[in-house]
Amino acid sequence: MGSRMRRKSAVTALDAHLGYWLRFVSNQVSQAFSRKVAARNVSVAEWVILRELFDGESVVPSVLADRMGMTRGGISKLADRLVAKGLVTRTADDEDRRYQALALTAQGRELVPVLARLADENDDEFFGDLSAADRKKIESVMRDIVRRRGLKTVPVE
Amino acid sequence: MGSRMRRKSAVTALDAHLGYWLRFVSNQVSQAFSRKVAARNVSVAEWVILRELFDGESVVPSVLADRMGMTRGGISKLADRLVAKGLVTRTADDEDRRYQALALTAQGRELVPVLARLADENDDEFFGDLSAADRKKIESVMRDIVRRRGLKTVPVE
DNA sequence: TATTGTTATACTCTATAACTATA
DNA sequence: TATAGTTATAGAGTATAACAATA
Repeated sequence: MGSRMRRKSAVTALDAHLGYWLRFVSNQVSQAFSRKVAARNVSVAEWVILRELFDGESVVPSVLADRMGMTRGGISKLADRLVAKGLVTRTADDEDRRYQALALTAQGRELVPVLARLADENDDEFFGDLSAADRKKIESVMRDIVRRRGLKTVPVE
Repeated sequence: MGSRMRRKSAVTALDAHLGYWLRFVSNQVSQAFSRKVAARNVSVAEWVILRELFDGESVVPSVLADRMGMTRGGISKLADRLVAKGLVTRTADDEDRRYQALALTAQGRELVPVLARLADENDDEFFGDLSAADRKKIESVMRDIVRRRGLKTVPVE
């Protein structure tokens, strides 16, 4: 933790921090992606939920909140919007009616591959020119940081 | 029912995108930093303005907007808050009174090194364990992406 | 007319906490 | 009492556009 040597100047430049560069690039990536999915009337966080629901039959909000690093309140609002758009359904569990499982509608299921392609295109726009080794290196470093710190928050792609 | 068929090859996993990992880590870094500076009653965007003002005598809002990739309206709101906190002053240019130069107050100037220290600590928490080579590699890749795409800010320095 | 900065509006995301329905 | 989910409120950040003052 403290093994990193630090310069003696009292006020480090903004761009001397790796966090500055990550935020800079990742904000651009997210905003570009946001503009793409907006054409389908979906927000980035909504996309993440849709994608999570695509793999399993259904997912319970509290599990989704854990997985996405959001609060249950946040998931609840997102779910409201997705239900209103006809992309997601809520179904109370028969054995314990506190659990309101979320699942994709047919319309939602059809939309996911379309959005997934936009995600692919967006990532390619920013990182397509990197060498495979560079991409792998960066992903590996990020995974390590996540693992080491036990992070579990938001991927807003 | 035929539409139930999953074409998994068409739908990339969320975590297969580099943008996902950058966002994931960079959100954590920003949120951690946000909690640190909140103790000084400053937001992250406010910190960036304060740091930008620290180097020069004064900076005009439109230049700041360009440099930070924000709109003039956004800068205006931030400037309001900083002025209200006694950290920044507005001064109309004598030769062209449309220009309302922003500058640090004495209090603002004293605060910057304190915040800079928090920024150093935060970056160190997340990236301090990386090898110098890895840090350099990642910074270099990010700079290239910014340069290649002509993204907004002027990486100072 | 063009530019600088301000103001108004709206939406997304985050955070906290009070509230309900169920167990 | 504990848990799952909802609702309310607040704030930051972003985006667009109308607007006033100045040039």
